[in-house]
Amino acid sequence: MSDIVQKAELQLCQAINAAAAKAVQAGALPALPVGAFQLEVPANRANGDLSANAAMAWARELRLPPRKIAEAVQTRLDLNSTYAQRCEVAGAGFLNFYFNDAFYADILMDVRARGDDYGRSDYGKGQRILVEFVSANPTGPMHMGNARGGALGDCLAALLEAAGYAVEREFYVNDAGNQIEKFGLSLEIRYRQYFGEDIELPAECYQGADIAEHAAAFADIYGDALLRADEKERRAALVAFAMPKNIEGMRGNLEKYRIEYDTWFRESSLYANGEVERVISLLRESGNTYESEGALWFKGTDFGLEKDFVLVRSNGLPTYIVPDIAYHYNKLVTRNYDRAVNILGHDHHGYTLCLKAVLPSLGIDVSRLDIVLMQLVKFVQNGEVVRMSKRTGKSITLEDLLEQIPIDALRFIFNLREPTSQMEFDLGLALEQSSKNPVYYCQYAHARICSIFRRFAEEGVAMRACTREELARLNAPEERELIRLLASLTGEIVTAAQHYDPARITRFCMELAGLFHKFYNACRIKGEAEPLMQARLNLCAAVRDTLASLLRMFKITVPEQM
RNA sequence: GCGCCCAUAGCUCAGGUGGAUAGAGCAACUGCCUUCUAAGCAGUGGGUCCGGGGUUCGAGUCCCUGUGGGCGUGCCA
Repeated sequence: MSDIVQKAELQLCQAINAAAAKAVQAGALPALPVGAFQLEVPANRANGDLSANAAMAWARELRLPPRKIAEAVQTRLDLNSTYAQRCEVAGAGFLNFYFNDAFYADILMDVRARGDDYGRSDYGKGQRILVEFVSANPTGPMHMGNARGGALGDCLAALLEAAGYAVEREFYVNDAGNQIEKFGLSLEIRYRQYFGEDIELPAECYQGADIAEHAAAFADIYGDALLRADEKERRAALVAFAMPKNIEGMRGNLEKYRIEYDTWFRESSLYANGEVERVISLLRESGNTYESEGALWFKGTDFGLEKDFVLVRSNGLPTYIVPDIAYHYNKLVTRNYDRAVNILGHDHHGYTLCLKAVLPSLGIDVSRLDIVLMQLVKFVQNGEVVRMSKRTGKSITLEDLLEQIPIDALRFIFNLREPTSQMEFDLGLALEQSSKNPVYYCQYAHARICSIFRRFAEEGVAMRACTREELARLNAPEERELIRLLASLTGEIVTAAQHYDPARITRFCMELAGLFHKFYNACRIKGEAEPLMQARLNLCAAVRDTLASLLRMFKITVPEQM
């Protein structure tokens, strides 16, 4: 919470409790109430700036009508050392408080004093969080379905940092297991086809053109020597050739998307360092596994799952979930992050239940793993749903998307809705009507403010610091609303972090820009008396800097001119 | 069949641990630029919060139930 807002709420709670105590002494209340109550911002401004439901909360306990309790408290309130100028009893028994001038002035001074730091807090107390996102398979180019996860994961990481966590970003590279076998097989067949062999590419193989391109590139460099090599060796050589190119390609695309990872974690390293074997033996030791039909099963039903599931197949190979278990063991035990946050498509929810069911058997507290199940995006163009199929290779790649649509717009739009809500992305709209994009609305507000300062600079007028009394002159409704919104930022960042929901911040930006535009149309700056003009310039600077720091936090550009 | 998520204005969506007259953006219509950026602002119209029960001072929000969508439910990942 912002220091000022927090202080204001604390003061009012104390004032209410003190008034209640006085009411008891005076015999207006039968006993000192102990029930908890809340202070909240009313939906309707006519009901004050902060509203307390104490009287309703105490009604049952005191066996009195809420309204009567409210009046007993209200008449005994001492607001002298608070940020409230008055309190009214309204509705069913709400105590509605109205902020005084000092509140508005102090908020603005706080915003100006803290600059880019405003809104940030130490709520997370430096806890170490590992945010894993995208983690696309290195068997081909990323498709546009990865776009939401990228924007969400990166902005969520930034949000958690702003809320005081020590965050690292990680990409999990699935460079082992079955899909790599399939990748090798696909490359091999394309390679043999390249030299004229008449063989079909099986349906279960990767059908994309990129596979054939890799095979051809390999052949152009190394020739047909591999045709005579052992099958296993041939596939390994092709994978060793193609996969690093794919990984570099992903890294490059993600950089264009302004995403940089602290770590690219290899699945293969879990086999190499023995952690895959280690978790299997730990799970055996836990007593929560059994053998059946030659396979090793985990007793999922003992942990609330519908059915048991296989850990090690009868052919001796672990299923996909085992390296993932090892990976989370690595995150939470080996590397000992306080918390792991994964962004996954909602179609993985069955898998996440399995993963969470297993962790306690490794001595890991499940609450340390949070999985954000993001709904998949439905891409629409010309009124038709654009299908994404990696197998047929006909999907739009992430690279195409990044080239067609401005990065600012992508990063903003994908964070406009909460992760769990299904969203529709109209490609045509994003392309043709990009000027109507909400991100421009925010950027425009910033550019507008910069323009104001440029004009003043041309006339030799510079902004100066204002006194509390001068800032208190900002009492137009539009000004007060703007300042109240600024006041709520710190709390909003904490709430957004708690919900893993960066959309709260993009919407905050929209609201801040909107309130600024309203202020701009309602209030003049130039031509006003010097103190008021300066106070308004301070307000403009506060909005400008807050908008800029939030957009920068999400790695969205902040133009000074549009 | 079973499990998870969802249903709010014509469209896309907000509505922290239950609070006062349910909001915003698009779209439609009407106004506002000789004065700080009109990528803006002001205003108008627009609702059975999917249906039905229940919990209580009070339900879009919580519980049950029905309907309609999305997804999952492989010794695939």
